[in-house]
Amino acid sequence: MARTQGSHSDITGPRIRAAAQELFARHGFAAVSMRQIASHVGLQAGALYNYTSDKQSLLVELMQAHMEDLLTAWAAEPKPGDVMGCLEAFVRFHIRYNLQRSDAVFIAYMELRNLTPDNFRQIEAHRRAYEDQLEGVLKDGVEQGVFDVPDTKIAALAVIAMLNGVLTWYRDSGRLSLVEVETIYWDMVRKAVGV
Amino acid sequence: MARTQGSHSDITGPRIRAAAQELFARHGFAAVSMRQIASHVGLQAGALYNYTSDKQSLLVELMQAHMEDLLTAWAAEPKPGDVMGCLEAFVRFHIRYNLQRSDAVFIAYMELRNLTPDNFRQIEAHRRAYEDQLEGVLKDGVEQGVFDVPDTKIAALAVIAMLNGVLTWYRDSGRLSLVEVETIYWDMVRKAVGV
DNA sequence: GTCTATACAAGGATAGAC
DNA sequence: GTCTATCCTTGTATAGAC
Repeated sequence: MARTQGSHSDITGPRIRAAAQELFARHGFAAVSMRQIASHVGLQAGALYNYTSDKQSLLVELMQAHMEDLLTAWAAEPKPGDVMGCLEAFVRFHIRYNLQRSDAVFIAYMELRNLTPDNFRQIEAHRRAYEDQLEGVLKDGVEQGVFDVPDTKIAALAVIAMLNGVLTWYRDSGRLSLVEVETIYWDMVRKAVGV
Repeated sequence: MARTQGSHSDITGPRIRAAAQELFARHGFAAVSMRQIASHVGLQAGALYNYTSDKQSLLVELMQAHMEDLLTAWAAEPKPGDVMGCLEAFVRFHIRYNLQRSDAVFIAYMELRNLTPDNFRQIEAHRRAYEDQLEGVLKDGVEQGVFDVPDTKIAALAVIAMLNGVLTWYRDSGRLSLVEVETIYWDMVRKAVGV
């Protein structure tokens, strides 16, 4: 007899988060029901509550995991000794990393308003920490006379916003390869903050 | 010409759209109920249906009106004869116009996925027409040797994405005036696409 | 751990009185 | 044009059987 019931806790949890991530990214947190998520995993809605206390937790856990992964990955990225090389590393890393996890990135940027105040502050702190990484590079470059920006904070936000725009149009099957895209954006960023 | 008792159709319609715009921008389309909108206007939910056939229509009408206003306003904007001046005009116009109508802009960018396919195509066409305005300027500049961008389409998208980023952090009460912000972004854009 | 069943609230939308 | 009342669906979350 087919085993329709039984213990699958070790794989069901990740599958639920994966389904939630995909659905939240595609339709938006508020537009996705617990029943939809359960259906994607082949469960009944009630079973989800063995893995999450509520829908909000599902969202915040996805966002938290994404932000922590992002910061960890950037920390592990090899960085050249010069600021120009660091900036290039950031640009290429950001595009590559975010395109590889577009669902998580979409959620992290679009669903902030669906977080409770406490959760919002937590995610916001992570986001700021990431922005600070880029701003640090810009500050160093300005000090060394390699970069010329009137306001490093705004420049950092502007660069990240520009890079995030890639998410809205890039397709794997498109006319440009990932590296070509990286290079085009790096060209613009380099000139935008250059002397 | 006597109105029927309690007739307010001439002002109620706009008030409903204004309330919907504010609520959709703040909480997201899917998270806002018809009862909430009605309550903001001082009506019962059922009364809304004298002004809109359904919730989706409310959304698409807001987005359509915004996109058409945006294109009309840019068309009416005075433009210098040189491409560099045109690009500056676009940057300053875009920042100024979008900050003045941040609710409408937020909705136009965040709620695309809540449109039915037909409505999506319609709004998407407007958005592309606006992007084409900027790309036209960039193309002219490249032809004249004033700008140097490897791909005018991507450059246009990158510039707009960068400028839209202002919406996420600008506050009227902040340390920078609108004109200062315009100038900072114009400086970066000018350099990013310059020779 | 998952199921079925269900409690209970909230949603979109309509009908008919005024 | 708006209200009240209501229909019907869908939503989150829980309880208890297996």
